[in-house]
Amino acid sequence: MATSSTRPINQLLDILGKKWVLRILWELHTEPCTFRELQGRCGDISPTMINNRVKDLCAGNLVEKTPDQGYRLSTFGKELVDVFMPLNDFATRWSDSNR
Amino acid sequence: MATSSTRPINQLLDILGKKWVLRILWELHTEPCTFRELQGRCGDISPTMINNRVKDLCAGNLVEKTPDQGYRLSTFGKELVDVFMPLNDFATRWSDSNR
DNA sequence: CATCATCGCTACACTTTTTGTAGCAAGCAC
DNA sequence: GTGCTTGCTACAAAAAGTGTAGCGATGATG
Repeated sequence: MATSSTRPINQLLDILGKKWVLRILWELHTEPCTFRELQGRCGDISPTMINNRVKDLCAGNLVEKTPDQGYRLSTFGKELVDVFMPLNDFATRWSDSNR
Repeated sequence: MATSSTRPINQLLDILGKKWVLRILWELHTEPCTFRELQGRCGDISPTMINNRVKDLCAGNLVEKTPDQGYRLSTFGKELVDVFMPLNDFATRWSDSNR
């Protein structure tokens, strides 16, 4: 298969390109939450997926477990989502013009 | 299956979350290019994938065909990539701290 | 004109990823 | 104890992605 380059940006894009990763980061940004709550916020995707993605994200130091079994963004995770925040405004404009 | 919300941000995240989409946008940002060149820049992924993703992106008005058969970012596409240009710096810092 | 290379792109069989459901073990409430 | 909810796993089916071969169109070369 096509191996990803070793450029940091591509390693990052590899993680972010997996399904549900962006959504999970986005939902966790609002506030930390439990496993089932996260699942609910993502539109009831399967627990398998939540669990896999959350593992990926923890491995990448973007998300971490809270002492009480929930999940929250790590410092890196927060920083990352901050970079993405302007995406919200963009999405609205983009969506408006696409009808 | 879990249906995506109708929030614009989620529609956008749906597209961006598909494999290779972020990478393709990123590679096209450098400069417009032909089909095969794009394929090469993405690490020789399959033509099937390039073609599907490029179709998705064109449908979403983020990429467009040039008169001479190549591809380039649309106005929206450029704007979108600009939003996450800072990702590059972030990726470097993040990658450095992950060793 | 014939040949050859290259292009965008498709067909298709194969592998990997994602999905959805069922449910287990652990914790708390009563 | 019984009953609830929690984080999370198992697993089979479905969907998405991969890799290779190659087609028709185009342009260059002889």
